Amino acid sequence: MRIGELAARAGTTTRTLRYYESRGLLPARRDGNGYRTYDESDLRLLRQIRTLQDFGFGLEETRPFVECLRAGHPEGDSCPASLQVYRRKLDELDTLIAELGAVREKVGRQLARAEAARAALAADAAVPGGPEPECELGGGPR
Amino acid sequence: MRIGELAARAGTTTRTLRYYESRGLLPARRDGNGYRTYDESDLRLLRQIRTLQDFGFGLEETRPFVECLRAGHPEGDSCPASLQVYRRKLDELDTLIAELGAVREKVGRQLARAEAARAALAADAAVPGGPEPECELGGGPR
DNA sequence: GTAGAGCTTGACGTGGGCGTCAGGGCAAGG
DNA sequence: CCTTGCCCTGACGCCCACGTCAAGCTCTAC
Repeated sequence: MRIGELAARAGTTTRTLRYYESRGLLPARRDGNGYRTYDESDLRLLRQIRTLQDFGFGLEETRPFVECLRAGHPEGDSCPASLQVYRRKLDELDTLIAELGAVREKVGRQLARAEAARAALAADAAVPGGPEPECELGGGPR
Repeated sequence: MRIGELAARAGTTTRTLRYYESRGLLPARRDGNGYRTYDESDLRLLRQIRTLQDFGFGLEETRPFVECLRAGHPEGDSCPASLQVYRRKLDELDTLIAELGAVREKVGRQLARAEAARAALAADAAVPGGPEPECELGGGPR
């Protein structure tokens, strides 16, 4: 099969396949015209790459899986190097999720605080004069 | 104060300040030499920007906060536009954290499955022949 | 006068994973 | 012959927040 068909069957683009080849990740045979030629095993490799990419793995991180498959193993993660990548990625994810959770809490508290402050201001304003819009970004207290 | 001092006091670089100015986020007055001149209020604006950047806000997302401060409000988040940015960011964070959590689970299950498969293979290998290392990435079952 | 520190603008580099031309070749159908 | 549709390589664009280098000016200290 040629590049367009492989791309379609994997739900990606020809540009992506050429890119992978340029990175040495998915080399292709060539036929007489110079057209790239692929077979079913290439489709497997490609699917492996795409799955990991969807998980947020970097291209280089998919390499052990691809090499593992090419070495004849039943799954891309049948090799120790792949397992190591899994573990590293889990650590990264845990760290990242924890960081994002911390940020989320901080932003949430900021929002709550700011809303409380606005409510207090509105209450203040309701007593002396009357309700008055504020902070219109262009016509403030001037 | 000049650009170097402001950068140092905010823990950033002169390049960053010039970049913010180029984006219209932190304009500077100029003295006779053409040197940029800043005052304490600029430091406040800058700290506001940096804090939000550390939270993962994009530069454009910090703009409402900066304009709010410049409008004379006590805090960068005293204005509705800032609160909207907070809320949007909370949504984004929740979505992202949920996605990462899902990925984390999937990767975790993949790792567990792959480790189990390896253990099963090792047990199989122990019965017929003897323990045998495998998948050395170069000298497989060939 | 001269060295050094700090300032100026302009412009290119970075990283990742491609998208998107530009310019051309090959094969089949009408 | 011409169109259509696929393929090729090469190269620039994108996003974002800057880093880094180049070439030159200003001010201070010695």
